[in-house]
Amino acid sequence: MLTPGLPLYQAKAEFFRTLGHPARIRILELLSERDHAVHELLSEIEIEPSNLSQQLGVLRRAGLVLQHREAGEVRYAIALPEVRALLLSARELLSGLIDEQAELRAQLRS
Amino acid sequence: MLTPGLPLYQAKAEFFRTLGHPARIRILELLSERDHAVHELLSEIEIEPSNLSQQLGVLRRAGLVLQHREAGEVRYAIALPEVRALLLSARELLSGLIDEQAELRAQLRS
DNA sequence: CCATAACTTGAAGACTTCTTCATGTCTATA
DNA sequence: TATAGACATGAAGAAGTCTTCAAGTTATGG
Repeated sequence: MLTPGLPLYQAKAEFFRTLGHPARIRILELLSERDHAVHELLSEIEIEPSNLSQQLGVLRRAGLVLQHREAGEVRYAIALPEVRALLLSARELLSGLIDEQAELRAQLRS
Repeated sequence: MLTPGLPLYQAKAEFFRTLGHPARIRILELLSERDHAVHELLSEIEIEPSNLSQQLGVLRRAGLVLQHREAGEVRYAIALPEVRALLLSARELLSGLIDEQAELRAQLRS
């Protein structure tokens, strides 16, 4: 929700917690490729419809995605282009972590 | 901890949850400037010593920070340079969100 | 060797977040 | 205007996370 007047580091933490769910990550990744209707997301993500709605609600309230109705379906889109960059950043950090852990394991073996 | 064999989107979610705490964000921000001893972090962050230790433990187990003992104090350092880039990415997204919300509020007023 | 400073740890209760269920809304179409 | 399809919502129990407390390490100085 990005409550105004909050210290920045607290807003950041809140924001990261919003990303801290596997379904929400998948939603954002799918949406950063292109817009999707809810039933399209549903066929890509293994999750119950009501659960998907809940997670979409979290992303919507956080201001990360936008919803609109079109031809009898509800479509979702990324609200900000920066989301893509952030997910990329995260991917790079993750592979850094994996390398680091591989090194640690190698050191343990030797 | 970055459990191996986990789907990538789940590892990502886990990773973002690790960042989803105000104290942990502050720790990473301070450490991405320079190494700090625990008592130095303690004087910058308003938090109980045992709580700080807990949060440092979370970051350590996630492989984001490194610990070492030196001259009677315990010092922490960022484990990966990518952390800095990610925090920057997050900052930009956050300011994008703030702008977006300001626009929404402006539209509501008019 | 004892005391102290600097940290860490495990455990427990308070608090949040998740998932699911039942129900509700909205829209197109027969 | 009834019906069905496509989503959303509120509530509730289960599961996870936070903070703090008491107790434990580890090294250093007296």
